Amino acid sequence: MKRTGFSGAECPVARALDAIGDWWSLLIVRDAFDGLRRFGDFQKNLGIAKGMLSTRLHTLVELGVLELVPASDGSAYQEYALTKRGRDLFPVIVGLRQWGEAHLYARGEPHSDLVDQAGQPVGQLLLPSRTGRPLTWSDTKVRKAGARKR
Amino acid sequence: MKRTGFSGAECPVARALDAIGDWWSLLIVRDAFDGLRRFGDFQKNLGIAKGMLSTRLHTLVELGVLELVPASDGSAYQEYALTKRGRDLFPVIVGLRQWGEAHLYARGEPHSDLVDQAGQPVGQLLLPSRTGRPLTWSDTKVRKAGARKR
DNA sequence: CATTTAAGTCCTATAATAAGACCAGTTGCG
DNA sequence: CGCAACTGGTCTTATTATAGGACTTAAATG
Repeated sequence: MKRTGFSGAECPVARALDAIGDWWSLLIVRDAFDGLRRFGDFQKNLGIAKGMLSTRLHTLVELGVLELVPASDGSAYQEYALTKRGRDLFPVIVGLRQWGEAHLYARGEPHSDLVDQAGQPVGQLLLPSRTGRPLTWSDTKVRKAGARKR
Repeated sequence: MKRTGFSGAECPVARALDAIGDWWSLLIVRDAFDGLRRFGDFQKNLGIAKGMLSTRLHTLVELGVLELVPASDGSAYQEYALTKRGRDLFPVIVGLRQWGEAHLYARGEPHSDLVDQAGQPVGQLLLPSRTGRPLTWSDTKVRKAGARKR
């Protein structure tokens, strides 16, 4: 029996996890954001079994998250690059990063940082209301599908 | 051989996925944000095997993402509630939601929506610079651990 | 040109998840 | 109050997902 699927879910969170929620996918996306492009680079950086990596890369290409492009150094090889759809996963990756930074390191324990081009730390992810006011989880609720504008 | 672990990673994304990246965890967190609290509610809503749910709930409690509290209706049962640490996963869930909404539904296909208390749609997640300027993925880079302030 | 590297494919073993039987405690109703 | 239904699990087995590594072909390198 396959793992339970959520590809038909009305909840976008569930659909997203159905698409990219299996082990390795988001780590690959993270590496792609970090600039990795070659099969071997992903494989070495992640320490992942090559068969698994191959399967995952194929899935991400089919999903339109990654695309195969000619190697940037002019060789005969191909590389994997994030598509627009893949780059739109940036807030997900940043969300995971900021949660991890806040909660999974001891005080003073070193971890990588996300910085802007000037090397300055970035701010915290923010969910604005329609008018720009910052919202927290308690300011929001999920409206089920079918409860559209009345 | 167990699934590759990233609990010692210097990358917060990898640590976060190590903690909450296995199948079911984020779906449970999503449901907790939606207000589910009872074992049976999670189980019925997710269609998950009870043994699996039990395992996941235990792990999330040990991680400090959920806590066990007396049932809110005064019965002898207990409920699962998000902790502060759990609620800090809100941007991750919203990131997944917004990516899913943007990329995984056909035009006009119904899905649930995140709205503010007035029922208005919320804006898009935003990563500000230190000074408040909105950043995109191309405005940022990851600085490896050990490359701290010079 | 020979050797090394790169990008996989493919197979087997182990771990993770699905499915469901079973059990003890609690609740609600007649 | 007794009993049926509900609740919150525990536990076992079967199937799928991931780990590990051998092997192959093409390309790059010295």
